[in-house]
Amino acid sequence: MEEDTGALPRKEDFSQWYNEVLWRAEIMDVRYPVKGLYVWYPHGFAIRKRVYGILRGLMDRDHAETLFPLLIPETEFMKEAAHIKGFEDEVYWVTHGGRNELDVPLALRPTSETAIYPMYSLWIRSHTDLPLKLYQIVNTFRYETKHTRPLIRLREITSFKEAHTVHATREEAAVQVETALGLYREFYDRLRVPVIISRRPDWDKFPGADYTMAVDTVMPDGKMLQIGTAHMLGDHFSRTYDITFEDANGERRYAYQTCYGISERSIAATISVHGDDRGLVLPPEVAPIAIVIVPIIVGKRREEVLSAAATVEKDLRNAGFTVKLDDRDMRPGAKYYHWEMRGVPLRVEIGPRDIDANTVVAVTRLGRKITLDRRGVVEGVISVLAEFGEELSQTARQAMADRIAVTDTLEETTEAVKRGVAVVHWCGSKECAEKIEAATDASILGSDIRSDLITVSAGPCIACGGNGTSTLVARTY
RNA sequence: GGGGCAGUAGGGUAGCCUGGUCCAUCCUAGAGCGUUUGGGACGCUUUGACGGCAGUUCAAAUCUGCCCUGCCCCA
Repeated sequence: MEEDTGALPRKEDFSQWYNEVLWRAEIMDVRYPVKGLYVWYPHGFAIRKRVYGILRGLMDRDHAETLFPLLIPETEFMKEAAHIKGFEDEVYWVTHGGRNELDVPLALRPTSETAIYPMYSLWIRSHTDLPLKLYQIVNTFRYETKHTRPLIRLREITSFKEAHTVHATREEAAVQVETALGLYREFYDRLRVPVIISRRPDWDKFPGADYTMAVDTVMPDGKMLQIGTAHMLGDHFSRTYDITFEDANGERRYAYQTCYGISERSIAATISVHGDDRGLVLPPEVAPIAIVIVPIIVGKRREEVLSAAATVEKDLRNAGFTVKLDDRDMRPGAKYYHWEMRGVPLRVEIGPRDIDANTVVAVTRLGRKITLDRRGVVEGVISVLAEFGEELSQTARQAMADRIAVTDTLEETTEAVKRGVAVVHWCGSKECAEKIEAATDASILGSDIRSDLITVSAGPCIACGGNGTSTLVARTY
């Protein structure tokens, strides 16, 4: 694949930077000739594979993976009124098989509730079948009318992890929502992406849900990106799809449900939060190549350097790292830029001077340079990478903290949302929300905030002065 | 949803206003050969493009219309 030289657009020009880095770091090719559909390059896909490997690992603790069909008959799709209303304008319909019009049009799933729940109705008979916790990782389709963006707003979401659980009681379902949030927090910890959790306002909840909890992160331009949601469905869907069970007393009861999802926005967040003017910066856990070895070849000592590099490669590979020995016929500097663009966490250099001194030079993607003893390379690298991961977390967390502002007036809030998230007091009324959103040109994201960077308190609503509680206001993607 | 701007080799561009000078400029990339190599090397050879469809015209990258795609701003 092609390689451009020269600098990226600065990360301050986030939009440009983002488009360019996706291309230059070989994440996605946006040239596919259908709006809103993009192609994963092998390198991007390798990152996806690792990110979703982490997610699978977390889900597999007490969920089972499954797979439902892409096509949903109109008759099932149209059953739940609120749900339809939320999605009807963005559903793709399959209306023909060959040249024949279908009797029942088939929807390409925009999400899978209406595919899964009719089957749940068949599967669930007794309280001993509960709780049921399944998930799948699939593509979904939404006919987005707004501006599409790779990994962020897609017409084909290629990597939707959706979990659907069924419980005997509302309380148990509510606990499951919290469990899901815990898993998502852990997931984003592993990606070194700081998050803020909050409860979406009623008008912004998932169509058909009692309430929606959302996981957001702050992007480099100060806008919030929703990167996970967990919905309490109550018994709305179980009543529609007749998901009932016989309880211990022999009575038939409606089940309570939750669903929660994460998409490739998780990868957009990882790229955006950590990346810099030189390209991607990947946490070691998701980097397709954790370490690149660059031999410094000078004149006659070529063979000697290459063989030393190969030995270091073997040692690191045996220690379990994914290692790449870059022995291409290029100048070392060109290779540094190449691998920095692709986010490789650690570069190991070995040249004649190192051979003489029995050392190697290790440089992290954040620019820390350490000289390691040849015999202790593996131990050295393990500790350098661990510190690197920690540093990523800390840097990202600080960057988020810097973009959070507590504000008391509409004017302050208007200023604050230009560069990040405002935390205000809001009384919860729709009228005040509209006033706040209009005045600040931003959105109410939610209250019931969970973040160790934000202290929740009570106070006068910034719109009406009535009793309010801490609420997030920000511009959003 | 509304408005604006744009589409020329794999990527970025010049040319468009004022049609012919363009079998299309330059940078980069790809292929080949040689000299090089502790932060984007150099020389030579070579490959490769006017988004699509209609229209105007003796003549269209250039003008007009529609479509597709992308970017920016507003709701």
